[in-house]
Amino acid sequence: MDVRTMCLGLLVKQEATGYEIKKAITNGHASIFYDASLGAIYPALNRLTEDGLVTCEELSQDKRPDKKVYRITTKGMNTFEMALLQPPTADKFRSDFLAAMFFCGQMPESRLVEILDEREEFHADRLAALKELEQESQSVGETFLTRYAMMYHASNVQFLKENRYLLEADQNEDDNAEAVQ
Amino acid sequence: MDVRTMCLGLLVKQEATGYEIKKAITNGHASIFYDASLGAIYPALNRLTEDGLVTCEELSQDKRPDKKVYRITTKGMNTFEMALLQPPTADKFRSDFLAAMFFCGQMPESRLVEILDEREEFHADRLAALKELEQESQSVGETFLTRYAMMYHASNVQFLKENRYLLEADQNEDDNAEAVQ
DNA sequence: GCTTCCATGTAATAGGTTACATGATTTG
DNA sequence: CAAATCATGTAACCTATTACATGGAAGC
Repeated sequence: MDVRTMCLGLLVKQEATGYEIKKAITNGHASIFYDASLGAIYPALNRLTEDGLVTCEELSQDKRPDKKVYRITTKGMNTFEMALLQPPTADKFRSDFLAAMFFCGQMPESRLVEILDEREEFHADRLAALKELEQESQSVGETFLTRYAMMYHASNVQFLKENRYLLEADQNEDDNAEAVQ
Repeated sequence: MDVRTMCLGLLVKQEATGYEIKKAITNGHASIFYDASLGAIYPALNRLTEDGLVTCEELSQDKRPDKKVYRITTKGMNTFEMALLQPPTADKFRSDFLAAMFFCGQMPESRLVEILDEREEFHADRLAALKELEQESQSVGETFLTRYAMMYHASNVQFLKENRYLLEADQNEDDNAEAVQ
């Protein structure tokens, strides 16, 4: 899903400015499966306006910069619904942490322990934050996403507690001859 | 982690051709947290050769196209170890599936059920495939990654079984007024 | 007084994918 | 006989990030 489609989806729920869309993506429930910068969002909204999928109203405010409120059009609604009917593409997941664990033989054990500690703490912190926000969900989609995120962080914490010994224990044991092919 | 660093890391373990590196990434344990196309790998290897981080030996084969075997240099080893000492960047996760669940209000229920069924099947299939490959791991890193992947798919299957009712049940109940901000 | 929030936009850059180009050999 | 495997490489394209550009107001 590209930025344009994401913006369209959020505008189905409520009109918003580019700045608000950025906040909704980064701080909201969508942050689990998506992120985008303002440098991507603003051009996307201009493009959507050109294509007639959204309308744009410029508003002057006092003591605040001018802003542009975007609203989805009927054409935009149809386009978004069409997009949702397409088969979802495969997830894309990139993790430097898992890469580091994969290549742990090339890392000093002290560094390894440090990374594992930080990772455990990271997931635990996220889980705690989500528990407080759990009640705030206002749609089934949001509830589902919040629970998914909680499950994700919880299972990561548990996995690390149960399996980090694998990497920490016999670190310098053996590195020879893993087949690349 | 970019393609160059990934290639370097795999070459630490064993010499390989570009084609073999592609297979190692796509079919191997790294596929969980990384992917790259040949169109990215070949230029990356040329660049690594230019920079003296790997050496390249051209070999003619009969009944097979010529190939280039890459081996990591001391400079390459050092560079890779330096890279691993950098703090790992945050994971990047993109999921059209989760996006579709987030926007489930804009989808017909029949389509929703279809997507959920496919997703459950996908994770179950992956889990089954991993169980067969579990014994093949030849390093602690590979074992850790295999177990991580199994945990990931297993917890997804369980989550879907336990929580899909949220989306399927009161689908048309209420869509109003979720705050974007 | 410094940082963050509000608010938009452009340009340079990075980092990739997909398609094109080529072609023998093996497997189903 | 068609498809997949082996094997490399380039060019066009896409999509997004980061940095730059601007500037007042509110919070700490």
